[in-house]
Amino acid sequence: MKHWLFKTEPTSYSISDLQRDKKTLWTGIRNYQVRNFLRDEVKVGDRILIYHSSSDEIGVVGLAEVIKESIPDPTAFDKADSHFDPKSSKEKPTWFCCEIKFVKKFKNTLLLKEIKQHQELFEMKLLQKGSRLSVTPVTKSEYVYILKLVD
DNA sequence: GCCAACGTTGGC
DNA sequence: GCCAACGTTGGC
Repeated sequence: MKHWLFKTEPTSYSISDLQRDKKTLWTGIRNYQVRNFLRDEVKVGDRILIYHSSSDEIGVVGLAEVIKESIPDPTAFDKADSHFDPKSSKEKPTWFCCEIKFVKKFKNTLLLKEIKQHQELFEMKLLQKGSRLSVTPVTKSEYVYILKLVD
């Protein structure tokens, strides 16, 4: 089982939206590195830290779990969708997504500025200079440590 | 709103 | 294949 951090802007889709929906397709990824993660490495049962970016409270807000892996991203085939990509076909899809289910919303957001204060988390991909990927792998020890912090 | 750090595009 | 111009991300 792997662990991941998924970024989202809460104004477009928040942990509360996921809690309400119970599950959702994580679509709209248009970055090749992240595409490769979603196509090849994100597996059913993997645990996900949900992260709110560009908001009042920047940080990890809750947990989710992968329930379907490596799905061709349907928004790439939808002309009406802002993520439509004419180069992606159903026979040979360019973009992939996964389905995730809500697991937990933390009582308090683990703020980015708090994450930065823990030496155990210094190596997180999230904190690497220039790292802008909206899906990043998280090590098991980082994951366990974060869960301990939000207890 | 600013801007650093990328990623993508397209002319050559 | 190079690289300038442009677009995007995301913290501050």
